[in-house]
Amino acid sequence: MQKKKIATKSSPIIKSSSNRAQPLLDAAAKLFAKKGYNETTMRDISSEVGMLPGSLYYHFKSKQEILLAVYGQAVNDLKTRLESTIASQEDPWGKLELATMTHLEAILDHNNFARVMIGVLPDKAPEIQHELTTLRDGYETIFVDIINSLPLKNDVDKKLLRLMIMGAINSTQTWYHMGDTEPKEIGREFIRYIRESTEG
Amino acid sequence: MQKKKIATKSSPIIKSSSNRAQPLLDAAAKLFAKKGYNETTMRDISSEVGMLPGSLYYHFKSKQEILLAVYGQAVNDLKTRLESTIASQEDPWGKLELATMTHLEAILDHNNFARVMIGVLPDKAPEIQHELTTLRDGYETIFVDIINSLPLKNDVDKKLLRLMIMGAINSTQTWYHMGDTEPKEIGREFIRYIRESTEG
DNA sequence: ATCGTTACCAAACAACTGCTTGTTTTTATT
DNA sequence: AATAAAAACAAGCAGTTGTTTGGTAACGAT
Repeated sequence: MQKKKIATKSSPIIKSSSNRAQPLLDAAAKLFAKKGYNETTMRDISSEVGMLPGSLYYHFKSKQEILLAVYGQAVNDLKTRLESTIASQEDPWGKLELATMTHLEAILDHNNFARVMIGVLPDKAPEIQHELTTLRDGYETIFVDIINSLPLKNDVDKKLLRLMIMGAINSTQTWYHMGDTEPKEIGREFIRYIRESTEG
Repeated sequence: MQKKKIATKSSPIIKSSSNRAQPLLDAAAKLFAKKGYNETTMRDISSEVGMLPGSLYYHFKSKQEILLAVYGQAVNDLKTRLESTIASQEDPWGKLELATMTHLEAILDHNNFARVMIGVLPDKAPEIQHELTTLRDGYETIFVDIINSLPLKNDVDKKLLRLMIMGAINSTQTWYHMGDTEPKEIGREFIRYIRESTEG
């Protein structure tokens, strides 16, 4: 017989996770986004949340699991926000523009989780590379779908076009500084520089 | 064939450097390109060239200096090759296409030095960040000049267009696998996806 | 009151990092 | 053959890394 659990109070559906697990992830995301994954130490993270290094291991069983959690949360948040944003648009090009602008706002305006998902490449944590890539792909699906629905000249390679756009978008993180052109504006321009050449 | 040996031990232009300094840089470039700068240890490099770790310090006084040397060599090689390639072209758009194709060939076909200059961002070595950025900028000048000479619609932001193109180009390193579309072809397409929209 | 779980601290560990030091071998020039 | 410089070795140092272990205070439920 299995032990029957009478749920009195807590809901153990998701692990344990106290109220301090989230601040911990926030701190990790902030540091990963600023310095990179390998350049951030467990001591960095612990001191950011006001804990001792060893205490982190009560909440997560390894540094890799922290990165995985950050990635997961980034995908969830961004995907949801993006889908609800483009839902209002009918026109595929409009959708692409909206998606690009929203994505750029996320990675350029202090959304540390999004910045980590985009900026920390899966191969920086080889042992969980596959999981990270899967999460990333789950997000990129949005752009795949949008671009596949685009009316294009038939000599335009949709996959190559998508990789070009994503590459341009994601590399903004390396040069953008607060005070530059607004993220929204950058997104609008990027799409404009491509549309007339490829639309069919 | 015959080795040209001049009695006078000349070549004080660059430091000392024996014949093993270059293989050492080759090994470093290979490892930096494959695993990243911080993820590559002095022991990795030394074992790749068949030396003991300490012996590296006869040729370079620090790990950072190795990275600096790789960067420098990458800029020299690539800039020279690129300039002589585009010299034959008169048309600015033709120049841009040629430059893009040549650049892509370099970073996608085993040119480890080019891959390091593009893939290892200056902030990964904070203490020499400024020197690395300067070297990078010296290379990007080529693209700045080409794009400035492009006949564009007057509502096209040249700087933004350049950053878009460079971003798209340089991020190919994260998804390209040997056996995909030829680097040249990728470059040709990228420019094609932009030209009609921006040309004026 | 007792118990078990939660959430942390305190201290350390083994492995790894870039780098230094003193010594030996190799090479080239006389 | 002698000599000095160039090039590499052998060993280790001090600091950092992710992680482990054992303990303990707090607190709600029994």
